[in-house]
Amino acid sequence: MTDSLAEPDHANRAPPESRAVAARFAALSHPARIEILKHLSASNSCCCREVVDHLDLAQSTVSQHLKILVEAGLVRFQPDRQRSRYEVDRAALADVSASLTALVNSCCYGR
Amino acid sequence: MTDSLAEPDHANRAPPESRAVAARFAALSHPARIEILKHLSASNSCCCREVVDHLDLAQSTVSQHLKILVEAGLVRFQPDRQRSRYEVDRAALADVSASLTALVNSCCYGR
DNA sequence: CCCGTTCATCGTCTATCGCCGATGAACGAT
DNA sequence: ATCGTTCATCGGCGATAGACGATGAACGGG
Repeated sequence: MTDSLAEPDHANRAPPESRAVAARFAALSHPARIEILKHLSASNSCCCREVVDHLDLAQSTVSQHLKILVEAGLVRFQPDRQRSRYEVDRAALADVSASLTALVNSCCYGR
Repeated sequence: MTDSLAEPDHANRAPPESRAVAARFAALSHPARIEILKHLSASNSCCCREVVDHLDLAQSTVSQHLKILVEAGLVRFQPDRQRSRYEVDRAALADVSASLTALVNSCCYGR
């Protein structure tokens, strides 16, 4: 059941590429997740609890946001004893950035 | 009532900057809107009807997506007789791209 | 003057999001 | 063995997104 980021049925009419791009932007479309990414990149510890202290959201809520980021492929997850280590997947993030740059370029140069 | 892209109350706890970034990504987080942007950039006419023919969505649905893009500042709108002309705001799109690049850089270089 | 076309908006419906508290598993320490 | 901490998951709730059809305004052409 990897349906947390599943797309609505209506979206199936769009080309797969557009769906994939949109899905990654969706992961970035919430302020809390932007904050989480910034915090993860600035910190070394990266456990769930630390993020909870930083944002004031319930632990369960933060856990869900982290799950969304992991399933979008933007954050890597590794269980570490009773903690959970989360870290930014820089390559994946750069990849999203490249997708957007490509879109901008197609808009500017016609292809 | 410019509440089409209004943010939920819960999001008010995040810094304004993160909220602004997230809002623009939200406009890009739907496959149909990605398709619309690509189509607008490849075409000259850019009226609503043309987009309706390209995607198979109802005219009212397309109109809403266009409105969202306009309110996000990514597309410019100009009424032209009984038609509506829409065109990509390349500068705004480049700006979003720059925001994402900045985020990626902060993740890679620590600030 | 009447039609056909284009478009924005409204009302409605369903599905999903985002929040929370509660719960139980896993682990470390006492 | 027991307690405290960390975490993921579940269930529920309210709000929003996204789809549609219907409607009416604006315009052009016959």
